[in-house]
Amino acid sequence: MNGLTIGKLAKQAGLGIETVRFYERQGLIEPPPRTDSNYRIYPEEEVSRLKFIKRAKDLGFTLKEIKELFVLQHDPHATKADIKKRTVEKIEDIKKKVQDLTRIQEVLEHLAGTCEGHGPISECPILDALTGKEHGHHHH
Amino acid sequence: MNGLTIGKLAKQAGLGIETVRFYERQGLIEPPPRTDSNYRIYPEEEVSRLKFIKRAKDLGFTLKEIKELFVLQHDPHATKADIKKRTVEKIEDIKKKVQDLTRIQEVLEHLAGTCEGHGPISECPILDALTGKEHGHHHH
DNA sequence: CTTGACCCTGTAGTATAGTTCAATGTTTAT
DNA sequence: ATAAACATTGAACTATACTACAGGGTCAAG
Repeated sequence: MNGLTIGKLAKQAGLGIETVRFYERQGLIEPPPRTDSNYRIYPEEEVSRLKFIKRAKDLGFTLKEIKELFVLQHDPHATKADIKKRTVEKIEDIKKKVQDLTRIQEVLEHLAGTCEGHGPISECPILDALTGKEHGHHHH
Repeated sequence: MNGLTIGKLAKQAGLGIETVRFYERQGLIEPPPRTDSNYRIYPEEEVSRLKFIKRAKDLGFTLKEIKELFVLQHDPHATKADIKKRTVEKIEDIKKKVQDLTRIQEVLEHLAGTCEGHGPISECPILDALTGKEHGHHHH
């Protein structure tokens, strides 16, 4: 009842089979046990690990960064403080990213709202804002 | 003399010289005028363009995506409607990114808050949560 | 017992985003 | 005037993150 072949695992996680094997080669997931016929058999929990990798990756974390946390997990000398430190660092990264994205979003929303959607491009203010000529003001 | 050499431009934008030339090859920046001795000379405004590229890239936009907006700016057939359409699409992208990041941030903050930062790693709740074993959520 | 879907290893190729290098020319400072 | 610092080109090289074979083995249905 328990155990997924690589194809089932990949499908449930929304990845390709080759990506799963790639992650194994990269040390992001543990080499799973094998059947007599040398097939990889994964526990169900591997799905959420892969989903986490996928989500973190989509948010701009590199595989290396993701791996660091997993590696830390298996380091007998790592302490809670180590994990907490990295976590707090990541939170700071994320906060900065969110701020930057929110600023761009606000500019875009303001401009999409004021642009009637017709006329020549030379009058469209979006690209001026994007290229750094900040003459609009920032509301909150 | 008005204008920046490639080295000065790169330094002000926080990029390498080669990266600036690479962006020119990729069509992200306009080939600038040259001196008699074939040196590129850039207007000051190029700094903010490069800084924008840098920021957008850090936020997970590809060079291709960044280029699209710049290309559109110089396309005489592009209309405000084109820009608006793309702008609205980008806003949706950004909203999704912000949501995902905020969710991860909340999880990490909660975990950082519940972790006192000392003791053995085996008791750290952060990694359990990251690897899918939801804290306080027994599903067997 | 064959067919097709799945799995294995290993290697090679792709796309993105640069970086380094060689060989040479130009500008600036002493 | 000469050396350091900076510029030029083109091509090769790197890292990240896959993706696609080639050439085989395994498994479940008909």
